[in-house]
Amino acid sequence: MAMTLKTVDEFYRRLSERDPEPRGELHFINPYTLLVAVVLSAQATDVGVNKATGPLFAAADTPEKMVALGEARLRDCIKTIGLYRNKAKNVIRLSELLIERHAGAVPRDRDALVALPGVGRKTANVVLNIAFGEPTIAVDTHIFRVGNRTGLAPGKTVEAVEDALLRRTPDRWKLHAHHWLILHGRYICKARKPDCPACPVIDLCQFKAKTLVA
DNA sequence: CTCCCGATAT
DNA sequence: ATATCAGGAG
Repeated sequence: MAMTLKTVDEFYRRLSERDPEPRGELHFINPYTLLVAVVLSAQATDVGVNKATGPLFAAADTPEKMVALGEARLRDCIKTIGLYRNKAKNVIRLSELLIERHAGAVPRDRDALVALPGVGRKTANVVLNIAFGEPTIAVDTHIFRVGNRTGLAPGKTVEAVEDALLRRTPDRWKLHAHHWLILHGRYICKARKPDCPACPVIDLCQFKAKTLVA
């Protein structure tokens, strides 16, 4: 059940009031390290990724340096992150391709980004939003849950939720919608134990309505 | 759909 | 013990 568009607007207005300039929590120092950090963050926590990327980016903050570092040493740097074998392989190959195809720069182009190994639509949307200021909404596990649970943007697939979000989010909220939703999902509308008593949009949410009656 | 996978919270 | 974490590829 989708909430009304008027309620959607109020939903964003409340989150924006609490956090006017929301920011992500992955550490990075340029578009390239942002891209790498997001690739590494698949099925892992930001805290865990940051722990590994601190030393890693000190050693390699460009594709050229990453290739020079090599897959074996990269793997050692990210061993504490899940899925580290695939990620190490992808980051090295991705870095080589950035040098070959884009003069070592991160392309401002969704198709070019998605063509890189380890980069899907979600990661491409994050880079386009954060590095280039485009009003994309990257649907990750948190946003998928928040969209469905609250009724803000219901959908059975991440594509459907992204579509619903882009259609239902007023233009004035689009640039920061991604961060408001992910932070809301991470700290309030959590997967296992949602903190409904602390929720600023509880009266707008269909999920709490159900649990109150139940 | 399954596989990749360690750290953390519950 | 197990669900979950800024997913993507085969």
